[in-house]
Amino acid sequence: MTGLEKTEARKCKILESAARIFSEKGFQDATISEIAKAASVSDAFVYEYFSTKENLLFSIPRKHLQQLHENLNFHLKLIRGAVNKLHATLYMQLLYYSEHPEFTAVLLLILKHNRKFIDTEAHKEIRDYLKIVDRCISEGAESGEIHPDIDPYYLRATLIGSLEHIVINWLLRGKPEDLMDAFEPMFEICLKLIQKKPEAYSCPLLFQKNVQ
Amino acid sequence: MTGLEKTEARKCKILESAARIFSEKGFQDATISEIAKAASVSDAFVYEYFSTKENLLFSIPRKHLQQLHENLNFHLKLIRGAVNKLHATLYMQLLYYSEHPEFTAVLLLILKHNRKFIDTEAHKEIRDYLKIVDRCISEGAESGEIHPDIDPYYLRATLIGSLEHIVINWLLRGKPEDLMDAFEPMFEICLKLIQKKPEAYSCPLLFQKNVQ
Amino acid sequence: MTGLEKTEARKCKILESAARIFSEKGFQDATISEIAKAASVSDAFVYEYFSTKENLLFSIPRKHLQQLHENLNFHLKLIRGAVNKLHATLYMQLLYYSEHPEFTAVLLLILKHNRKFIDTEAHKEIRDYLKIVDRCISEGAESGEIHPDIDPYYLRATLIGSLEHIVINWLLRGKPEDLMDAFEPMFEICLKLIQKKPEAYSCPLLFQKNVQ
Amino acid sequence: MTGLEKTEARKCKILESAARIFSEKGFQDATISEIAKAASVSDAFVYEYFSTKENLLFSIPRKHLQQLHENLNFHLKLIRGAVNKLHATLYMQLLYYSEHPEFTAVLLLILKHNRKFIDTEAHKEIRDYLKIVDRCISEGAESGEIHPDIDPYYLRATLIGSLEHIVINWLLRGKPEDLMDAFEPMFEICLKLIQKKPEAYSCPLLFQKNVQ
DNA sequence: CATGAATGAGCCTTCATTCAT
DNA sequence: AATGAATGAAGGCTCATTCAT
Repeated sequence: MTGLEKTEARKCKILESAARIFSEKGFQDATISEIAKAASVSDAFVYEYFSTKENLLFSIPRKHLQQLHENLNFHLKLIRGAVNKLHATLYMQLLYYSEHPEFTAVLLLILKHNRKFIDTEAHKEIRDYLKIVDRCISEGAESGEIHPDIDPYYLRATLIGSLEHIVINWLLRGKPEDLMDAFEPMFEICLKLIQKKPEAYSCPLLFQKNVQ
Repeated sequence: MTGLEKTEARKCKILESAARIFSEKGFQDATISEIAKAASVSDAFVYEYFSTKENLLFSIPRKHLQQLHENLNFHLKLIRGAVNKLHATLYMQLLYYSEHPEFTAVLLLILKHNRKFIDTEAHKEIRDYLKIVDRCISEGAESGEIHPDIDPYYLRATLIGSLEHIVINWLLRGKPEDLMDAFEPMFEICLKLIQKKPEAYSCPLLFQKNVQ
Repeated sequence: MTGLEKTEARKCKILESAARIFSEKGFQDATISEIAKAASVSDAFVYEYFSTKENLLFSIPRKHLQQLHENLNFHLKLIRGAVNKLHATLYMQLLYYSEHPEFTAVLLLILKHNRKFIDTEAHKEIRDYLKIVDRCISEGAESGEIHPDIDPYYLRATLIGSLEHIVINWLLRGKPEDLMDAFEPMFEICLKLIQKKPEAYSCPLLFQKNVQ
Repeated sequence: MTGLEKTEARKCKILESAARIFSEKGFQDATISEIAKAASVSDAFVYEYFSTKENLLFSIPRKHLQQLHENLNFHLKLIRGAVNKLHATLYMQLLYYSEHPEFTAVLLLILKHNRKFIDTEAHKEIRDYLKIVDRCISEGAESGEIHPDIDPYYLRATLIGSLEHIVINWLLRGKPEDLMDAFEPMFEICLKLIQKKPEAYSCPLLFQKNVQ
């Protein structure tokens, strides 16, 4: 491992430790010392990469958002149909959340309600990510898969809002035990929003169980 | 004004000041001194009623939830039809939020994501409040207004999740300027979830624009 | 002792402890903890009266300058003759320094060379104090006691500069052991500056511009 | 440029950067990193030549004092008369200060009031430098140019004290804009101290304007 | 010779909380 | 009942300094 790689690995470890400890204790109750110790570095070393404690917090999402973004861009190319794309998008998002509960807790329990975070570069990346959902919706509206009367802004709000609501319940109350169990019933409800008419499905949804 | 009333008024004033200041600065950045000064009482007096700063925070929702609860109980008796009741419930909730933005910010930006708050009596009141929604849903399912295939738990998650998502956007980003503008488009989407079939409406929705 | 008096006494004690410790260790090497301990108060109590460590430092001179100022104003009324007043002024200043070596060290070793201190209210008081010297000089020039050709600004600079030079030597090198021993020889030299002694001039000074 | 010369040049550059930054920010607020960066060397390299930050500070005067010393020794040989020598000495000192304001600020605002500096080799060089003034004074006393009643120690204190007082005012308050403007009025005052009798001048002052 | 990387040590400052009055 | 006074406890952050390479 070269010096650069080692350095990068340590930076990454700090971010992981920070995510874990922030997710457990919240921002204020977590201490830099604790995070540094968990990452096996000195307190001062944390400040080599992150100018302040808050900056450390705000730096947690970047890598995750990039990864999620890349995954999505890759898979969406393979999928045809707006609803299918929407399905895949939400599925991957939920899957990513379920596989990274600490990042998810930081994102949904701490960052999303932080007034300063909104003005951050990291928040811009979140908004960019949401544009993927927007594109699916507008594509669906154009193709006729999604009923054109539905206001796309509020449709997105409903999709994201309900998904996050479920994830937050999972984080805080442990229900459902396996987050992915929530996907199907949730998306089924979303489908009712989207579907123009039941008989209109030109291509069956992947997750539909009984299509005839 | 009796001594008791005066005392009660001061307690109330502390809670209002706390709500305002917590909503502006967040829990950690707000100080007891600041809240006490805003309520025109001494720091020490705050501790007469609230054992800790956190207890003060957790005490904010009670009065609001009771009021909202009472309002709802009163109005729901006058309304017939599960969907109408649901409509009224969500409308009143949104109205209450829009009229009490400071309480709303405390509730949705601070309390709802606080792990300790969940074990609180105040949180139980929130869950009780949600039972009203649940009852509407089950009533609708039984009466046939709501499609029986819809999972009631996820339906509620979608309704509450999307509503709160919109409210949080309003709090953090000021969109829409008037929160109530969001109600109709949001509920219209919810209706699509609920409606069994358009022709099935035995009794028309109060707010449906084009009923034939 | 009333509460107010006790409070004032503690504030005073903090200032004395600060003067002592700052004078021994310098500003940066002194710690608030040390000063608080020396004054038998908690660290936090120091901040009740002094917003920052620097503010504490800058607050040290006030009381001393007021006292010196009052003393001077009182005595100068009793004294006639500009040179006598000048003598008294410098004598009292030196005496005050010799009796308050810790304040003197703070003033002459720390504050006088601090760029921020110059913009302070306390520094204004120092300048006010110097005006007393200026008034003596101008009075002497008018009355004829002081040779009118002498530039008053540079005369003051010489008087104050030499006095402070001696005091600093006393502070840093302990010479002379008793600071007041320095007064007479120093003032004798100053007298040579001041004295017109018209009759003594057997021949005019080279630099005198207008003789006779 | 040989390796040695290059090394020496870098050392010199560090000292210059240190003088500049110490003079601007004071000792404590300046950082080694900042100085190293200004000198285009690494932090660690500073420690090749200067064992500690304080040692770096104390190393600043050496070169300057040597240069001033050499200049003086060279010129004083050419000058006859104790008062003329004194004049030249003070003039050159002030000139050097005016041409090296950063060094001057370090010397007069930081070092001269530092208790540790007194025990330094560098401080010894300052005292050696002052011996030149002492020699001028004793020469003047012997030759009769300076009144023998004047205490030489306090005469020197007055000369140096007033000169430094003026320089410090120039550094801190920018008055006078051109430091050398202060020389003539200041020295004129000093002459009044020194002159035994006008007719005693065996040799005329260099800068006498109108001698007859 | 030169330095990038790493850190130990320590201080100012803040406040929630207490308690004598 | 009400509070002014007082503080214990804690944490973010900074750098001078070191050392492996």
